[in-house]
Amino acid sequence: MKFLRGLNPQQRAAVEHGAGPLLLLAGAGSGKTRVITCRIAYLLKLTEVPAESLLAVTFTNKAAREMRERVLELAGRKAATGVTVSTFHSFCVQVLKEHIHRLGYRKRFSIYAAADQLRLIKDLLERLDTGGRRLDADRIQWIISDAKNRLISPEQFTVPYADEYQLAAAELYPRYQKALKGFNAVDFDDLIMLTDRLFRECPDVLRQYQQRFQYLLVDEYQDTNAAQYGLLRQLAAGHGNLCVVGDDDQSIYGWRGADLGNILEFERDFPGTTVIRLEQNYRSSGNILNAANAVIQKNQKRKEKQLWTSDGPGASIELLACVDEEDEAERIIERIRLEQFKGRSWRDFAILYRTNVQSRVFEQQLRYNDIPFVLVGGQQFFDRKEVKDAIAYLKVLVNPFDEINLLRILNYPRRGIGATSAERLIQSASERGCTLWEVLRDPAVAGVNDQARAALALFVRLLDTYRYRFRESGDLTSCCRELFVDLDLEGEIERTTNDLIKAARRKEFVREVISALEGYQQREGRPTLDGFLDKVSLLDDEREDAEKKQDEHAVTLMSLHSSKGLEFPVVFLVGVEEDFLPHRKSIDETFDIEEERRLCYVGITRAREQLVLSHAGERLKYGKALKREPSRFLEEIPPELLDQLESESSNPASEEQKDAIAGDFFSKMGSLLDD
DNA sequence: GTGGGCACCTTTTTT
DNA sequence: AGGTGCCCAC
Repeated sequence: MKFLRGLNPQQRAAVEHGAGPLLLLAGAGSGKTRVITCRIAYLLKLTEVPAESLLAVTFTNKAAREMRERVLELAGRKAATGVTVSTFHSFCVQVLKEHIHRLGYRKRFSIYAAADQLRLIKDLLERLDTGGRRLDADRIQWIISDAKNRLISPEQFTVPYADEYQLAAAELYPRYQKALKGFNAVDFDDLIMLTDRLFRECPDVLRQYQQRFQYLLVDEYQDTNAAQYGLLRQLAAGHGNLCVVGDDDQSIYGWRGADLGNILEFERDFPGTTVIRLEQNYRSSGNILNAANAVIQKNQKRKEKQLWTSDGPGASIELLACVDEEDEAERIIERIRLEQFKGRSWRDFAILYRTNVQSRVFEQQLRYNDIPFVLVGGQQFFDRKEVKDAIAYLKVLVNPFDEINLLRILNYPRRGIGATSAERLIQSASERGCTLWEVLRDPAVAGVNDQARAALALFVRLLDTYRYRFRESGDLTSCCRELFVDLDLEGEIERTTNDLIKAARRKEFVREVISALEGYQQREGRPTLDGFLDKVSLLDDEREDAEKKQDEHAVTLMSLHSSKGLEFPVVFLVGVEEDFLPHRKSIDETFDIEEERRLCYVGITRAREQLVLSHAGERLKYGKALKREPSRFLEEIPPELLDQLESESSNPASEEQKDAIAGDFFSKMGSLLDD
């Protein structure tokens, strides 16, 4: 078989491992994706395993998409089409879509992302007596999410320590969960927790999935949390054909409940586990690998691994000491231009950063220089107000019980149903013990004024009309376009945006919702509005232009977290400074320096041929310039691997540098004078 | 019910 | 710096 060629003995053993639990400890760049995909191809081609019985689970959509593509490539479209490659969340959506009524929900539920959750928690918080204290809804949300990730139900939730937030969360969690159910909505963490519960409570459903999926594969196993673990354990119970792949050195989701214990105790949980270690690195040149090793070795809590490469040392690692973020962006883009001129393609470059805000300067500079780029992750598109408003209409059309989104569109665009009327309607619903939607259909009793009543009648009729149209017409996109025209969304944007350029951009975002739907409709065999919304909610970004850009060869911009699992010939790891990497957490009681170091390690090991690290001496924060220190991790890299490029050595006579030096001088003077 | 003005707070990472 | 939320005047 051609796909077995060129595998090293460990890889080959992993690929050819038959039934039974398998733990694959795969170092960075050890070809683990290749092993997983080969293994799937092997199972399909050389054993009797039918494609339909294979389930591969990843964490990100991007990883899932790439794995799917590679499996199709290796095993061929015909053999591999039936294989399920999915993220935890989208897998759970599929399961819940089918069976959620067993848990007392209706079909066609809404999925609440962070913003919707937060809105709901804020509403509930307002009704909670906090003794005059103003509590931060974000923190409550976080506590609830954390509980769900650990499979703690509202009934089981106990206050671990008497903290006002813990107490408030204990109060709100049950209410929150009840409200969600009333709205026929689930949040992100519910997707996993409810699926786990479904399996627990409905053995017949579980059995159905156990029988269907005879072979399970999990990528990035070190990042699974208790809920995901519970799910897997149930699915694999019986046949035990569970292959997990992970690397403790790349565990970077501790803050999200990821439990390293899952990987460390796998052998105990699944007796008879075969353990295979992949330690040969095929990705990075020697210098890069040595730097990565040197850094990660400083961690105490890790399984010792000896990554090695048969490659030469390669280029040295460059370290750019920059003046500020502008300088950093300029110099890196200059560097990219040069390399591209020398024959690299735009898509060979990745700019990686710790926090998403850091992308902005790079975006601006890249745009200014007409360099194509893709911004991966972040949620800027679906987080935009205009987009959320437009999507809210679609969500309500699918699920009218979705109160959060119903309230969102009730007076958007302005139709004279203000806060007072909305409050009365909610009041009326709770008095009558029915849903808001039912009250809207009969507003006479709600005691709203005539103007609002007339507007409501029109609003309800509009929704009814379009619900019918979306259902009857085969063309979702035209329906959507007509809906937005009827609503005059663009007119509303024009009326409420003073800045013409901003208005144009906002209108463009609304149009992009339509093109997203269009793209979905063209791709999908049987497109439905709720299918589209699922994709949107899971951030399964189907936007065409993003994909086009990738085909077009674009520079990639993304956070370190999103970069995990990927590789690029040239990596720029930017903002390698104290307070960024390691990041200074707002409340640093749980400051986990080792996780930060792993993050740094992940960044370094993304690079194949060239790694450029950069830091700035000064950075704008909240509109003020702030002094910055190089990261402690930089000192952990052996200096002989580094090529330090201070201002003078990169391009001696440039005007910029004089400015930079002068800028540095003045800022130093400034800080002296401040004192 | 709407809109302007002002104080405030922000920044971790993701599905 | 920029967005959010609150207060007050229309």
